[in-house]
Amino acid sequence: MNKLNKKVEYALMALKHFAEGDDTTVSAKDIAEATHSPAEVTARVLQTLSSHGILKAEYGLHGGYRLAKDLSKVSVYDLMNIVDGSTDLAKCLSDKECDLLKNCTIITPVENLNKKVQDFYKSISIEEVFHV
Amino acid sequence: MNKLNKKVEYALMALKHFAEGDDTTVSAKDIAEATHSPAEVTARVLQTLSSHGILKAEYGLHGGYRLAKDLSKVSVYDLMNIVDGSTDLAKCLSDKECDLLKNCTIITPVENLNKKVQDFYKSISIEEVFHV
DNA sequence: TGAATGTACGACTAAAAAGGTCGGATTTTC
DNA sequence: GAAAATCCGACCTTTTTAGTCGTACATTCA
Repeated sequence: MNKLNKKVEYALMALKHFAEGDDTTVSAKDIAEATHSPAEVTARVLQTLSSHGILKAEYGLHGGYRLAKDLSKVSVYDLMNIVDGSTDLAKCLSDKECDLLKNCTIITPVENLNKKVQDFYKSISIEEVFHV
Repeated sequence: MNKLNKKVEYALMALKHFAEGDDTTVSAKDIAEATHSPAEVTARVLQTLSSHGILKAEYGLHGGYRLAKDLSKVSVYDLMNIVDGSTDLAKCLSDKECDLLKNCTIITPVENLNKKVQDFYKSISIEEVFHV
């Protein structure tokens, strides 16, 4: 429970690589090698980050990615949602499907806690995570 | 990712039941029925809560559980750790086993984020979750 | 123009975690 | 001693996660 998934970890490693390098384009393959991550998965994560404006993709022979957004403007909440799709504490909060239906006694408390957690994740930027 | 697991949900429902009732002992079976949760799993969760001092177990014919601790003194962090065993964001933080070993580029950032998250969960009491 | 390089996307398989069940032992009260 | 309840370990099923494969498309450059 409560674990980061691999895609988010790969995304963090990739972003760290970009943040620490000079502003040259880096291919998905190079990122995968530098971060010791599976190439295919890394490629997908980078594509997702690119489609959401965190990275900028450049085609062609010497193509690749580069940072497109200031990491102080990207929150942990943003990253999780972009890479993983959801940060909700329970499925019922997004899917509206719950086994308990009307019988659930804790929907309000869970919504309450969920909001607190999301606000918390929104308050932390990726830059802040890197610079301790 | 980032989902509460069922055991924690069952624990929350059980605690809510105790918090809202009068201070009589309630059997695991009754709790399971009241919360529409699987009896066996509920029984285990209650046992765990009992062994950690959140509930008090009473044996015998009319035995069961009752609250043993003020819920304003129990944090979400406590509950997650008691019921689920860990709140760490990554396995490597507790198990010391990591596929990347020395090659991990984000161990420090992850530790950093992990501490923030845990402090956050420590700052929220169960009572606070119930009373919006 | 076509070969090289890289992005983009869907389908599939394997591994891991979560959720739940079964059976039985122990403890206490009546 | 019987009944009611807590306690504990092992097992199975389902779901989620992680990773791979194959293929199509876009762009650059010789």
